[in-house]
Amino acid sequence: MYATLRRKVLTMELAPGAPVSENELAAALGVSRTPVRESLILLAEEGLVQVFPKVGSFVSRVDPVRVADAQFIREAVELTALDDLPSVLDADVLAALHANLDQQDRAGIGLEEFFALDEEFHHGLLQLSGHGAAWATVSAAKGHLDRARRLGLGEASPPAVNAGQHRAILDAIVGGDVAAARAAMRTHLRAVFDDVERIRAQSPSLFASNDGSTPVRRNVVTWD
Amino acid sequence: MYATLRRKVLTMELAPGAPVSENELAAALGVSRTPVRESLILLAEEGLVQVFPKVGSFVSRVDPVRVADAQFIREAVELTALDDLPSVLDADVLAALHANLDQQDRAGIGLEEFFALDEEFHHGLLQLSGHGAAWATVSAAKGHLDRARRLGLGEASPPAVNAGQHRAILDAIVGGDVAAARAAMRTHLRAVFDDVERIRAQSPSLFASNDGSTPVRRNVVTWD
DNA sequence: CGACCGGTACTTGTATACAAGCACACGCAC
DNA sequence: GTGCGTGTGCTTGTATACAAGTACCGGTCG
Repeated sequence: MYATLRRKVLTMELAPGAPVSENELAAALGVSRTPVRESLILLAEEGLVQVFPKVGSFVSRVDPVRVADAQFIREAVELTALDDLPSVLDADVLAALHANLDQQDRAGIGLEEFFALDEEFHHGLLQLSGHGAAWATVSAAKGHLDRARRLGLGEASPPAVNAGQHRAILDAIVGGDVAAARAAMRTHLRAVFDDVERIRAQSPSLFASNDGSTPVRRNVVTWD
Repeated sequence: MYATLRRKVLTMELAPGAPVSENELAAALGVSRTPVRESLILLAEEGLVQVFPKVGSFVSRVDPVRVADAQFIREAVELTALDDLPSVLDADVLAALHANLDQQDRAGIGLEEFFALDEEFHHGLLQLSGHGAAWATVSAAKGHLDRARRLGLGEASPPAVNAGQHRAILDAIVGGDVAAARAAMRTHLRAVFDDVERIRAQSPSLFASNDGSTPVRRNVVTWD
């Protein structure tokens, strides 16, 4: 239930700014308001939707501030994790990472498929350092970032480029060069972040306005 | 509602392992099951309670793995933030931090009062680097850590020691010595973490058992 | 005496009904 | 034409009723 809604938001099936009525969703999904409402609460917790009491719930616009925050947290965690790499890497995780990269290199890979592999790859990297459990926190904070990435990917940073950066990171890790791994990771993470402003200029309606004005009902994003 | 329950869990008023029945809480707090249930869902999200469908909800035992994770995330975020300190610090935030430290130094400060000041201090440090919004994520991941701290504080790491470490951090920051600030911060954060194992030996029933056995109803922690 | 089987009392999960409140549209007065 | 007041329809928040399932207790049988 929650996973379904989260996916709809992350894949932009529910556009930023769009109203998400509990009644409407409940009817559409064939369940009661209760589970829908509980899912919405969770989504609100990670900032993907905004709930205005007695007014309505809306899909959050992509907030550059939150994107920057997610970026910072992710960078901090993933870079710091590299410092904790053990001298001998876990063979199973390593094999999974290499298999993952091979799949990323496959021609004609879909966008959503690539995203799933990307998630798995970064999670695996954290596992290599023994901090796999921290991925949950990173993942939760990463919602806004992911939406921005989906807007940017396929244009400035096609999957092939990302796959290449992934391989550079893993190669540096396997080679034992932590400094190189950190540099590659930083380059990779920043590449995503640098696209946000460009996207913002392209589709400003998807982003939060500068002032903190409360959204009104008519203020709906239509996929023009 | 959620804040009330969270406080009860963090202050150990609701002991780890204790059952938290929705009906019972609703009756005790004079509200319906619905708001209690929604609060419990949020608490479960941050790992403070565990919900076993059709069985019951229980306050999570302190999980050393999760404590270590929270520690790692916190260390990663707060140390990395120090690298982003601007050349000129925000005067207002700085003043608030100094005022905070003065309050920490007050004699006869209560434990809960100190905790609130500690939260405020670390949040302020993040604001100094322009990453104040990241505190929400750190705070959410920090639940397990906080419970462990409450167990340890007043014994091995009395408030006075922590206050001193806080001052060392801020002094290094004001002095522009990022390396010293990092060192002081690391010392401070590690001091908390190093106590966990000792506490565990002292009150093992408050911690998660090694095996992942599902708790049964009779398995209740009584404050012996 | 020990093992097994069923009833009971509790749990959470879901659906529904009611309460309270805000935004918008319509109509009226100026 | 313009501004204001009121009614209506929607929203979320809360309370309650029902459904489904599990653990425990006690009786019964071997």
